[in-house]
Amino acid sequence: MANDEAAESPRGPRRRAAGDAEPPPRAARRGAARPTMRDVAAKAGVGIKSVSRVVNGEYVRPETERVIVAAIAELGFSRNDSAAMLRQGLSASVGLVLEDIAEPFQSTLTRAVEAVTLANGSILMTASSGEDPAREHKVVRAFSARRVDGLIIVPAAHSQRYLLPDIQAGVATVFVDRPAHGIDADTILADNAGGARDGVAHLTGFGHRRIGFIGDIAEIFTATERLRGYTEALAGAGIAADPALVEMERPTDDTVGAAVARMLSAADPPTAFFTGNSRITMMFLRAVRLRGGARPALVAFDDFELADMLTPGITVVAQDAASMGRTAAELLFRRIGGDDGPTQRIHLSTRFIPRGSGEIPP
Amino acid sequence: MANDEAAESPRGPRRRAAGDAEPPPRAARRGAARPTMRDVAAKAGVGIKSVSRVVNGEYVRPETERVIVAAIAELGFSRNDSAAMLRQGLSASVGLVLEDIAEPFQSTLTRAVEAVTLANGSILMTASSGEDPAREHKVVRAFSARRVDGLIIVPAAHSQRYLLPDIQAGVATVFVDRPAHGIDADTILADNAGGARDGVAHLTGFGHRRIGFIGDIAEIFTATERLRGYTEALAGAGIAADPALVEMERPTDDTVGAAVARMLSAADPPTAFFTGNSRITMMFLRAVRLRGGARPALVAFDDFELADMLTPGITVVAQDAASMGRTAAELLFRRIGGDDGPTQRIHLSTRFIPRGSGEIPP
DNA sequence: TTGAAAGCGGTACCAC
DNA sequence: GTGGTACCGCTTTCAA
Repeated sequence: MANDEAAESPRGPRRRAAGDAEPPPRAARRGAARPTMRDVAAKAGVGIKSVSRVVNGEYVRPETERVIVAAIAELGFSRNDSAAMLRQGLSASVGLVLEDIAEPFQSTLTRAVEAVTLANGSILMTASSGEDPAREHKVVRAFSARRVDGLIIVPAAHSQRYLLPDIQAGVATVFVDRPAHGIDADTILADNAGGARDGVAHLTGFGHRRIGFIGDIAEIFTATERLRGYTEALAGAGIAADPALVEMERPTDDTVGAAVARMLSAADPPTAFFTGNSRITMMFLRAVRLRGGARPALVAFDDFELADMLTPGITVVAQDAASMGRTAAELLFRRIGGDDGPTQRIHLSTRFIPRGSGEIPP
Repeated sequence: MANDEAAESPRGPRRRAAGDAEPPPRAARRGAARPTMRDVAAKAGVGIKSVSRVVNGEYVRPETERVIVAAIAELGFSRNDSAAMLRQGLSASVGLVLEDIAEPFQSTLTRAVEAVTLANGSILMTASSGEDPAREHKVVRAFSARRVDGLIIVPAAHSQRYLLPDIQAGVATVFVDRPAHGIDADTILADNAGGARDGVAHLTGFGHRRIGFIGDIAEIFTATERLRGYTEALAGAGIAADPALVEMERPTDDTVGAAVARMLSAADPPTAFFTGNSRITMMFLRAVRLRGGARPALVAFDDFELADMLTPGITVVAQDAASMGRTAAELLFRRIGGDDGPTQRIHLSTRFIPRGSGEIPP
């Protein structure tokens, strides 16, 4: 009965009670402060818990419900989920840390993760590390401080030990594309070595004996794995590896161009190339074009749009970014759901797609 | 003094006090419940507020600080930001709603938004609507319920009126790439009509009089605007528009292929084409390639990787996704910071890049 | 069925 | 300098 009158907010002035002078740095636009369950309860003349019940679809007397629903509509109330989750001790959100979300492989992976996340009723937070360990650490800390239920990470090349406390505290964590360093955790990887081996074997099968390899820096797991596949394929064909045919630098148009020029103008030039990822492939194509002359055979790791439209089409070892993202996210939610089975390391196979560039004879 | 002993958590059993039987659907892995400031305060034998001070870098006596820092380290405490933000009435997070994050234009835009967001100390949440209004509405509601400080939206084609309550409640909102329907809000757009006009004028300048236009469905703002530019350019060159040369369907390889075939096999076939976005351009290129024969001239809206590597290179009207994202995010944070100036509609100019395909004579 | 009160994990205000 | 206490907005417990 105490609530029959005083339909307006029963509380005293909220927010900024004192020193109302200058606008605060943030939250200045905050128009009429958002109505809360208390406001709704007051307006409806019921207890706050009944409002909560209605909002959560629990049972209340139909009549009471009517009044509350009306008050909710009138006030334009919408529950503050963050408050609810705080009380419940969960966040219904997961964080995704990539190296660069604008990179086709990773944005495709993101879409898949996003789909699974939303399907599980969670929200996805994303951040790019730019291959910078400090930045990775920083964004992971930010996610962790928000108490995300889980993390999916494309780790930069260094230790992920800083994650131990979080993992121990129950934050599900899955690594994608590259394994974590220094900790044991679920990991989804492409079959980098196998894919590269197949690709290079394809070239040796066509009779190539001198094959240039252009990869990324050795610190990057995938780069090293793909180099391993290359080396194994050569060994399998009884070809001695020649260090002069291997380039493992941070790729730029300049470094790739220089490497290509160096190899091709050597005494015993390669008749074919294997490029370590799509970014490198782009640079390689530009370099070869600029150079002119006959184009060497090429097999590239990573498929890319228009690979089939070039002349010749580019033969690739394709990895399935979407299924990598999906697999990672599904495993993550299984963990979040309570699956505490042994750590998994899942390898996704690659797909070899001949399109012409890899079928050029020596 | 009351706190000297009882160094362990002073509270009784937390969480799941009753019915401890089956694991809850979520939060099951939650190992040792995360330590709180209370735990730290207890262990350090100080008041909770002092812990808060240390965590927030405020001044406390060096000696006290030492003890607290030690306790924090020992317990592995990390502040629950969500709780802090709840109290402070803000969330330091913004939501980004796209149509498809895997699309190059949008993933590049995302990277820019992400960079600005992180620079402003906020977290970015992302979700794709898949061009589905219901889905868009749903994810926006989810973001809004989390009390994001702001929203950046690539709106699907329908009304965004549902956002009015949120905007009025102070959620900063910026639309990108397409304007919102039914509400007045900040909007960042490319100069779609102008860019298309320039592109088509380039073709008429080379003497083309029959130019095919392949766009997306008319419901999509950018599609209609680009068609407008096409029409204006024709008018400017004194060329009568021919409806038979305009295709505005939901693009698939089939529809685009059919349109191209239809136009090219007509009595008076086009000698040039203008394609409305990069996805369509890909389909167009595939269609023309399949068809064989001489390739008509082409100017495409949207730049794309390898456009310069095709033969001939593809002449494009490029829009700057990164600067669109940056501009949108910067405006958003200005709004969040309190800027309540009049609604802005910013047009970003496009850049015309001739590469060969647009310079083929009729 | 309903609601008062005690939390969730922090921060703000204000005495001590 | 430090700590008590009210409070952010919601859920949970439990008595009425």
